[in-house]
Amino acid sequence: MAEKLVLIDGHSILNRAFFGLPDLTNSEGLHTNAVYGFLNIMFKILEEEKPQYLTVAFDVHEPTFRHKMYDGYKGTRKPMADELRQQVPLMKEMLRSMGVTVVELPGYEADDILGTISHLAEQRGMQVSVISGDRDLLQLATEQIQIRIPKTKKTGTEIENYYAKDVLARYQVTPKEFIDVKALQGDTSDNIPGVPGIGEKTASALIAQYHSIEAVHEDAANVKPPRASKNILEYWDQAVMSKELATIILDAPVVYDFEQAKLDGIASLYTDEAYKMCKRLEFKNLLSRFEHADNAKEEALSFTILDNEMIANAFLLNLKSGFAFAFTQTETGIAISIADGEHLVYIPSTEQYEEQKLAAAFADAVIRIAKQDETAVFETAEVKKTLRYLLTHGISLNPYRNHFYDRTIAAYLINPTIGDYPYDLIAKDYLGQFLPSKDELIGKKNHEIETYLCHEANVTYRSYQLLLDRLDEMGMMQLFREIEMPLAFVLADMEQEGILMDKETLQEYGRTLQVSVDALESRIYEAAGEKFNINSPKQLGVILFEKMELPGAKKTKTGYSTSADVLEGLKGSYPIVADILEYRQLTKLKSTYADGLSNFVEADGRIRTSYNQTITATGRLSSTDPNLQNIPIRIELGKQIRKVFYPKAGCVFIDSDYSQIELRVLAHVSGDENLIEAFREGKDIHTSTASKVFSVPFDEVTTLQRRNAKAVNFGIVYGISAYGLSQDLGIGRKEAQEYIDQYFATYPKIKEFLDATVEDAKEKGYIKTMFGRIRPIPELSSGNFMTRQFGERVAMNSPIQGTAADIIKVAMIRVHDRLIQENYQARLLLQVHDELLIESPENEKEAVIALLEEEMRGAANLAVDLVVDTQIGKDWYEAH
DNA sequence: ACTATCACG
DNA sequence: ACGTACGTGATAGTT
Repeated sequence: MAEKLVLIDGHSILNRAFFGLPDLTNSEGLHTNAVYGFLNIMFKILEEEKPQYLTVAFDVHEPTFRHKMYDGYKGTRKPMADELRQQVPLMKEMLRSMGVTVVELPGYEADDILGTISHLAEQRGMQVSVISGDRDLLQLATEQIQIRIPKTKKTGTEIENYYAKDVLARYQVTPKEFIDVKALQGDTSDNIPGVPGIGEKTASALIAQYHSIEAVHEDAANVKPPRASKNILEYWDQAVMSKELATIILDAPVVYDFEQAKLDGIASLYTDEAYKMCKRLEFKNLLSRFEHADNAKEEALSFTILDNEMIANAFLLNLKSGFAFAFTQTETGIAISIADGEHLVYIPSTEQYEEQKLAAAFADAVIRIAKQDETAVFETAEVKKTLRYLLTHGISLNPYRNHFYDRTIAAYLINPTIGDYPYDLIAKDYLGQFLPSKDELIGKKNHEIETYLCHEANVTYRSYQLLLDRLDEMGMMQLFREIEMPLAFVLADMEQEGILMDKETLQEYGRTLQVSVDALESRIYEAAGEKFNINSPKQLGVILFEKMELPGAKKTKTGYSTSADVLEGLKGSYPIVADILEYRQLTKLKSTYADGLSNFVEADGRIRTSYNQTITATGRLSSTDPNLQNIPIRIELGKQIRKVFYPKAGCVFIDSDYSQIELRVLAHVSGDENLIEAFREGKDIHTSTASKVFSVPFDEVTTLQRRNAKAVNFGIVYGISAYGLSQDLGIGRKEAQEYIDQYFATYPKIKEFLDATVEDAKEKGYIKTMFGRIRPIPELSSGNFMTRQFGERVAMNSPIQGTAADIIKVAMIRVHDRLIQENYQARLLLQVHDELLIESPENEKEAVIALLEEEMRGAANLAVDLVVDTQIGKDWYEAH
């Protein structure tokens, strides 16, 4: 078999990739789509062809010689997009890091380099594949030289292949004749004039007949059509020059060393340097290629596995302060890093050394050190995980919580808008180190759980001071130490506690729903005249707005909108719409709540959510698996679900929620006397607002006026916009603006505050809550109007939502601690943003209510009182 | 993996 | 001319 050379037209393929892929950026903000696409095309080709040689050719941008720019993507030339230009040096760096030969030649185009090298290779008896997006290269095709043109399609990359015979078959001219076609036809993008009046069709036909422009010229008298006949004579000089321009040079003075271009298997491209670069550019898909390569890519992290009970125990007994640890629940084991990774230790639990024993020995070590050294700090990746693990073995570290540090919480406070803080990201951002990610280590092929855990521990240890310094600089030390860290312990206890759920009743409820769903389903099919999937917005949209021709069709980018606010307007006139809305409601209740929650009930009859403390941009918590912060309440049928949440024997539920906490925070931070006064009067705030805004006595406020005032109050908190308010109230934008103006006239300092907040945020790039929590708002400096508007609403909302979140967190810690310190059996179970649910023994309830309300009210000292409403019940339905 | 929808505050 | 109310998570359908 002949040896094979793959030649890539660098700019052309980069250009193809750039336009064929959506804009990708890495977290540094570098545009990466073209580089990514290039590598994908290159790897695909290499895997297919397994060549012995590989070379990429680039144009050198020397304007004096450049009669054309990059390969023909579009007929008209625009300057290269900035986002693409930036990627050219990245691409070259990537190729260099892979050891790929890159050829550039001043004064010549990439085409000429490709032509010359492929010609050389052919003379040596090699097979050549030239990869380009440019059809001009088809003139190079021979029996040995194949031109391959990749096309990015929905289904992936498809490649058109041309040997000389394929060119003839497709274009009815030989590769050499292709030059002559172009000489006649011209190419504006390449500044080739051609012959006026001869276009694509005529040019091809003439060359197919005469085989060269010279032959056409000679027989000009007989050439049809007459316009071509005339012009070939008149513009002959121009035609000759065009032919010259269109001809790719085959003997450019390229210095080319075949030995250097040798490719020692595809795996030889997977170098350490290339791996790091893929990591930096965040090419997650490509990284997997590196793992499958035989040669190891990482300096191995060295650590010791202590799987012997005696040795592990001895180690734990000798442990002194100054370590970081990490662990995971599935493959139970603990990784400990001491003294900057010099002593990385992984202790797995085994059949001999059971989890229970390991957990106890580990906790003993922590407690011993904490008692010996009051400055000792235990650095964890995610402390709540560790705490849950220990709690399942009956161990609580609550008394020692001031000794703990949580890397993920620290990173979250520094930038709460990311949502995910894996160790490899922390290592990159704070240590400038590129580590394999968790997925790479525990992927399909690798099962290096120990390595993963040791990286966790090591990164935690080594980034500790850097993160802490950053928190200090940003003024968030107190927030971190006094709120977020203690809260993690509170949340661990709440999660571990869980909440009892009557699974039988819930399932019965589900069966009842199903009966109604079935009935609705057949009625909908009947009205529609056919069966279809009601759950498919696509199918539903077609049925309603095409087949049944309902009015008011609103389009989304995928089809018709069938959302509730569209259907709501139609349900009066079309019974099928009312049925669909009810069907939606019932199936939602069935799938998400009846079926969904049932699956989470554990053996002890309790259901345990997970609180995520590091996900929201504002500082709120979120709840998952299952989400217990969105249990239905607004509609009675859904609210029934709350009856299956019940307290254990001898206990009741005590449920307290803050009344209008966000508006109270707003009154405080704005200092608006009128709003403060309204709260001090203690009357219904929406009615009071209506009374002031519409200048009517309090007792004469109509329900409509109250409803409007309430909507405006919400709007203010969300970062008011006339459009948003008009949508909510179903009124005109102008009218909505009038409401807003009247509102601001009533509460002038609120407007001042909101304006000042936005202004400040624009200047600083972030907002701050009362407790010092920050949220960056990069949207404010966007060039896009809509994005900027969004940034302004966020700037108005976040300090309010965030401060309210801070306040309830303080309350949670205080309530939790008092319940324990004062020896109550009652326990905090749930938090729902402005609401706390406690399970309390009957005989404690009065005291616990008093305690709960006291701590919730006292969590912050505002210009207005924090008012708390409390209810007691035998289930969550009654208690809220 | 993304989109549409809808549950909560 | 533009076209969204703020913050989440789960499910089903589609790609």
